[in-house]
This record gives sequence, structure tokens and C-alpha cells, in this order.
Amino acid sequence: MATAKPQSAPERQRDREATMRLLIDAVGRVLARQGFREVKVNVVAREAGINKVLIYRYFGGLDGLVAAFAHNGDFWPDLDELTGGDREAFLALPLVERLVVATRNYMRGIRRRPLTQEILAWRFLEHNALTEALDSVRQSVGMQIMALVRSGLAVPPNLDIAALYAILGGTINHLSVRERTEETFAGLPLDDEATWERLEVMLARIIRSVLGNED
Amino acid sequence: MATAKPQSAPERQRDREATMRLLIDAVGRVLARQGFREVKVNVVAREAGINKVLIYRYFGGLDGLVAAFAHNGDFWPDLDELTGGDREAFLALPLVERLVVATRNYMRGIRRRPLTQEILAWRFLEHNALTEALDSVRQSVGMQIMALVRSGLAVPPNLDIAALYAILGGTINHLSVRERTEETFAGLPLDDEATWERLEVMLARIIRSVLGNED
DNA sequence: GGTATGTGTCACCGGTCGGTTACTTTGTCA
DNA sequence: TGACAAAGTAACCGACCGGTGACACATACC
Repeated sequence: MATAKPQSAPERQRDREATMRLLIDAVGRVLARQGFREVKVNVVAREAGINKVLIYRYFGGLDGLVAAFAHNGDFWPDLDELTGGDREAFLALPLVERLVVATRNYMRGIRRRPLTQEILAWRFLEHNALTEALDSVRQSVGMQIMALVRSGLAVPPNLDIAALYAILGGTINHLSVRERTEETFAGLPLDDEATWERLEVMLARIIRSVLGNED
Repeated sequence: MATAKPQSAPERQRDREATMRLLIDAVGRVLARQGFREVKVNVVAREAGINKVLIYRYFGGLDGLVAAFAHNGDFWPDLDELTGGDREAFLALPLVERLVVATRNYMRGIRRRPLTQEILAWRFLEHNALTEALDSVRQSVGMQIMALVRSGLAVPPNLDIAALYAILGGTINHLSVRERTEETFAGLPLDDEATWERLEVMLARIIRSVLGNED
């Protein structure tokens, strides 16, 4: 007869901002701990300790939540990181060495970010707000670093610099993503730091060879 | 009271071999059409028009079925394909050109096999009988082609050939997998055949530069 | 005949998925 | 005080998931 009295839950503090924060953080934790395949409404809500209805109410669904997460993280090396922090010193280098430095720092930057590796793998499967956001940032940074590498210097005319970039970036992305789940590639132990030094050396050698042979 | 008479189904031909064949083929179709994420017991069984119980009975589960599928396909370029078919002509080439040819044919071989690209992406997520089978074949072919490339010739002593292989293979794998779901990478239109020719040219250039600079 | 065996079908199980509805509780403001 | 919006909860929905048990039926073999 009497009205139902569910009132079992501890009743959080009714703070929308804090709740949204909890949900966004939970995305990062699930992503880091269990991988992108576990980034689901029920799982994230449980992780956050928040009722999943609020994901729909505040973010319009999981996509919106993931988008909010995307705008909130440091998923990509920025210009300073790619150049090594000292912009002047970077610009003092010749074209070839600029590219060597930027490539090396790019690889280190990706490997330093497990979440980015996770998202890179995610992108192989599907597009979503997170991978789109990541891509837009990468594209932006990519354009900037390309401009910075060649700024003030003449690029060899018959060099397909875009193809070279694609090959270098593709390799780094592939090996970084692969490192998550496999311990070797082409016989190289990816779990050994020495392997990555060898790869750095070879990438530098490739760049110097290709650009050095220019006339 | 009377015994139930379900007897509604049309009763297939009671041919175990044929049924297994249907299931294995269904895996390939689902994989090609919907991707590895849809390779599930219910989906494959429905695709084959076979009751899913038989997947468990005949293959012990989805893993066994996938393993059977793995032993049944042409997922990787073999030695003939990598060398261009004419082994003698291949061996008549110098080391550098052997590597150029093998790399080019490797890339073409991967791009020619959509299922292989799908499996490569799958491997970023998890190991299973299919990805293991693919890996073992690749590793085997990889060893053989490496041996063939250098057979009878001297490899420059201070060249980290394994690292070079990893970089070349990593690039090709990455771009091929990426082609499935994205139309550009690093500003290059992956859906344009001209892009792939540019990449072939650049890969050849890299190889010639790196190996040509040897003393 | 009879019976065991292999082949195939159907119906169900517990669990999870994304998503929605209906509700209570809290705080604010008139 | 009372109305009302915002914050949060619980319960439910249909669909699908992997997996199993019980049964019908055809055949082969004794």
C-alpha cells in the first residue's frame, strides 16, 4: 500500500561536473586496463560507479563520452616533443638531421603512450569519435612538423617526401601497436629495449641514405 | 501424450564431410564480408545454414573451426610469388635488386589478399588458431626468402638486415591493414592505385640507398 | 528383427549487450 | 510552503551471445 522505498543506494553528492569527470576517467582506466574492446556502456558505468543512464543523459551515449575523453587527453607527441624541446637547436640542424630527430622522437612518443597504441589498434577496426579526434590531432601535428622540418631549407625536388613520411610513420605505428600483443616481429624481440635502439639506428640510416643520395 | 513430432526441418543429406566443408567455407565468407569481429558461432552457423551444435561436435568449438579454416587457405605469398616465379632470373639479380623485387611482390601479395589483411588486423587484438597459423607460415616463408635473397652473395657486415626487414614489413602490413578502413594516411590517398606505385618506388629507393651506400 | 552409431534439429540455459522507462531524492527559487 | 527542475537509482526490455541437453531419424551392422 505504502509508497515503495528503494532508497538503498548511498546517494552521491549530486554534482554533475564531478559525475562527468568520473565517467571520463573511467573510460581511460578501462581503456588502459582492458583495452578498447571493453569500452562499453555497462562496463564503463560500472567502472565509474555511476548509473549508466547518466552516460546517455550527459553525453548522449557512449560515443559522446568517448568524444569527451578524446578532448581530454594527451595522446600524441606535440611539436615540442618532436623537436626535442629546443626549437632553435632543431632549426640549426640540416634537413636530414631534422628528420632523423623528429622520427626518433615520434617513435619514442608513441611508445611512451600505451593509450595511444590502444587507440591506434582501435582505428584498425572502426571509426569513432576517439579515433577521429586522435587523427585530427595527428594530422595537425604532422603538418606542422613537416613544415618545420623543411622550413628555410630546400627539399630535393625529385624526392617523394610524402611517401617517405608514410613509410616511416607506418612502420612506427605498426611496430608500436604490435608490441602490445606480440613479443616478436620478423624475428626481432619487441620486448627487448635493444631492439628499439636497433630500429632507431636503422630508421636514421634510412633517412640519411635516402636524403643523402640526393643531388 | 503421443510422442512429439517436430520433424519440420528438411533434413540435409547426412554427409559429415560436406557439412564440415560448408562450415569452413562459411568462415571465409563471413570473414570476407563482415570482418573478423563477426566470426562467431551463431553467425557462422547461420551463414552456413548448419546447426551450430555441429560446430561443437565436429570442431570442438569455434576455435577448432577457425583452425580448420586456417589450414585450408592461401593467406600468404609463397616463395614463387615473392621471387616473381622465375627462380633463376631472381638469383641472377644482385642482392639489392633481389630485395627490391621481393619487397615489391610482398606488398602486392598482401594487397591482393583481403582476407590476409583482415587476419592481420585480427592479430592486433588477440591470438587464435588462425592468426597463429598465418604467423607460422609467414615466419617460414620469411626465413626462406631471406635465405634466398642472400644466397650466394655477401651481405654487408655492418648492416642490420633484420631491422631493415622489420621496417619494410611493418610498413607494408600497416598500410595494407589501414587501407581496409581508411582512405588516407599521412595525406596519401590509399584508395588511389597511383599512391601504391609511389610507395613501391619509395621502398625501392630506400633499399637501394641503404644497401648501395655500403662499402 | 533389433540395436548401436552417427547425423542433424530444436529448444533451452544463464549471461551480457545497448538502451529506455518510471521512479525517488535533492536543491533552488518564488 | 510548495512547485519544479536536476541528479540519481532501479528495473526492465528485446536481442544476441556461447554453450548444452534431449530428441528424431537414417543407416549399418549383428
